[in-house]
Amino acid sequence: MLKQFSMYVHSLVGIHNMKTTVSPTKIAITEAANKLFYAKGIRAVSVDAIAEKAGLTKKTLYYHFKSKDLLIEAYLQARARPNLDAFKSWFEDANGSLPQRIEAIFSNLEVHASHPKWRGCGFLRTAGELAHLPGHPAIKAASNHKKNVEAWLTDILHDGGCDNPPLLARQVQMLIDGAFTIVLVHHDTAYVRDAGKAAAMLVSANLPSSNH
Amino acid sequence: MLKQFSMYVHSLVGIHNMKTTVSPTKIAITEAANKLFYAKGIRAVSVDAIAEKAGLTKKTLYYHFKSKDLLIEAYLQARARPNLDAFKSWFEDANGSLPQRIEAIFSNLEVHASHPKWRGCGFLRTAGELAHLPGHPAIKAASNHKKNVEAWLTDILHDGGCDNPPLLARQVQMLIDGAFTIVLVHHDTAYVRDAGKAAAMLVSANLPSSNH
DNA sequence: GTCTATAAGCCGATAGAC
DNA sequence: GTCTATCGGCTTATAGAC
Repeated sequence: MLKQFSMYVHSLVGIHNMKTTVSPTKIAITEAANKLFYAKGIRAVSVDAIAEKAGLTKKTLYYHFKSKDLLIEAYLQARARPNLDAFKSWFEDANGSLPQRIEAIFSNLEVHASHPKWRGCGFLRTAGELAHLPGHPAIKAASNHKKNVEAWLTDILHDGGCDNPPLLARQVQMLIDGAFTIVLVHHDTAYVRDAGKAAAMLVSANLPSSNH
Repeated sequence: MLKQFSMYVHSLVGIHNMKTTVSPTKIAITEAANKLFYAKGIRAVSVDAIAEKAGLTKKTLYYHFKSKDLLIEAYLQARARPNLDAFKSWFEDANGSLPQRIEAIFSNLEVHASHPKWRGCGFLRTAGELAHLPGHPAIKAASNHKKNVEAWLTDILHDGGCDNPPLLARQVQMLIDGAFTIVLVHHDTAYVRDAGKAAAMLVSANLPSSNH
């Protein structure tokens, strides 16, 4: 079941050139869960509401997912790859120096955060809501995704010739995550821009051309 | 009722030299709500559970608080001043240069985050869980508190002679908030230390002695 | 694999006695 | 101001028909 699910996730993000097929019903359930969980949070959304949004009954939903907990996990797993791919394309499409390209990630995030349906980072909000359940599969999925982003940041900072890429990657990610959460509190996207300036400054100070 | 509530908050945080008295029942309710909401989140905690923890019935609770929403607001309002006071004392008790004293805030946070009952920032977790209710009184309370922290950071950075204290204050706060949230995901408090290094670096680069 | 129907219990909030 | 008792509705999850 885990293997089947993993294949489903891949198909969702555009890898269609594999022999295995995935139930369209399961895709419909996960897409409905994604929209509702992201919009309203985990406990605010009932399994009934997800089944209704997917256009099927609860019994069918429970045939495909053993519990609500595993549905929450699937929700985050389905978001992981598109999320990371967006970051990658924002960086790759940006021009200029390495600090400027890192800052470009934030300016793209700021555009996203201005959308009326934007509700912050689904991974962080889910981990926060389930903080009292440390071993929850959804928190593991969130941790996995954030580690993947951190590893990618480490790679590009290493390729750009920075000092101590692993540390710098964590610091940039905390600026991203801090910007996400504070915008959710204040509803002022200017914070994302300010975080981007901090990230660019940190990267700049860790380039070999810098005298620090 | 709002005025009465405001007085109650003050009495909770140690201002006892005022003529007004506050119902001990209301204090017991707010303390029970604080423990349960922080430990398990908002929707995971029922009004029944809070009443039971406070040692009284639901009817009595609803006599003192009109709704659960206002109880959530009271939960955050009660946490605001002790939270800010802790930050202030960590900074004031620290020795060394300004960057070192800013970094000391993070090392104190790291100790806090290592406590088994630590569940991140109650303000950010509540704002995240109620993200679909933008005008909720608890989100306003969270915004208010975070602005107070930002204003205090602006003051101490200004007093320390930094360039652009308002911008730097926001960046330091986003590093604090980013560290809070990512530790909740990974359960690795080393991130707080890494965020502290970034904050010290940013402050240092914005001091007049710096050549940037 | 999808349907209707329902179990068994918890939810926020309220009524009326004292 | 605190109590007992309960409302109507919603919760996750399951039973049995087809």
